[in-house]
Amino acid sequence: MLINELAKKTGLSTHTIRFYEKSGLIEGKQVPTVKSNNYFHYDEVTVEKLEFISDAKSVGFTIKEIGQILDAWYNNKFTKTQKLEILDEKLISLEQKLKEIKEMKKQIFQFKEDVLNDRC
Amino acid sequence: MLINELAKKTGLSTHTIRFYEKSGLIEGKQVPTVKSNNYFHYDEVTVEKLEFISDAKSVGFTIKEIGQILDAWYNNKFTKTQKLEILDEKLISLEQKLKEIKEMKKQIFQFKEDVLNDRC
DNA sequence: AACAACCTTAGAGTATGGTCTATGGTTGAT
DNA sequence: ATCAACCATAGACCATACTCTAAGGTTGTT
Repeated sequence: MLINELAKKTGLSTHTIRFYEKSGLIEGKQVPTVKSNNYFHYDEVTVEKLEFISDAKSVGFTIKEIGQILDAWYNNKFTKTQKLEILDEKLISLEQKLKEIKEMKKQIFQFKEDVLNDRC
Repeated sequence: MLINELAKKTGLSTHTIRFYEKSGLIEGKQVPTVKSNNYFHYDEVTVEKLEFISDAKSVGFTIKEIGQILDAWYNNKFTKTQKLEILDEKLISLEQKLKEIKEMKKQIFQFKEDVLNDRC
């Protein structure tokens, strides 16, 4: 599929998709048999990747981190062991985030208490 | 205390503290009895606020959101009811973040499975 | 008095993650 | 053939959240 269809499928703008492509998160392919244009073609894996990127962004991963995860998942840059290491690292950082959010919930409950009891 | 001491106590730079002050998150006071300088003085509540700001930033709240929370907690801009509304809203967004992070953990566990079984 | 070590404001510069515009070429239906 | 609707690249522009520099004033110790 071409970039417009990809945009429609993922809900991202073509601008954003191109930005992710330039950032190395996804990759389209030019079909060498067609010489009259230089259009990039994208597959279903790219759709999956873009969906993952959106999710990963909302949990606070940076573009760089997301790149690492995608490379660890769908690329041969790394050995199996390296891939597992990267993924485990991200799992640890997610655990950390969970902890921080739970702390923040407690903190805000405390603020509510303070408000209710006119302590501020 | 003056800004330098505040910086040491909180681990933030004076630049960052001034940035937060300009952004309306904290507020120092100039002592009117002293006319020879225009130094700002900060109290313990400001230390607490800055610690909260650091925590709130790491769970992904923006400066604007943090401002709202601090105003809901320690300010008379809002009625009690409004304050509780704001805080509840933030609790909901924290719940959402928790959910997203748990989903992401599952996703990454799946990636690990894929790597282990050479499915990518 | 002089010096380091503070303080202030104003504004420039940086990194991240987009978002948009300009320019020019391609495709497909009429 | 022409016209809307696509495609590509390059680069300008934007918001957020800092981070740093410049210029000038104050304080406290020697």
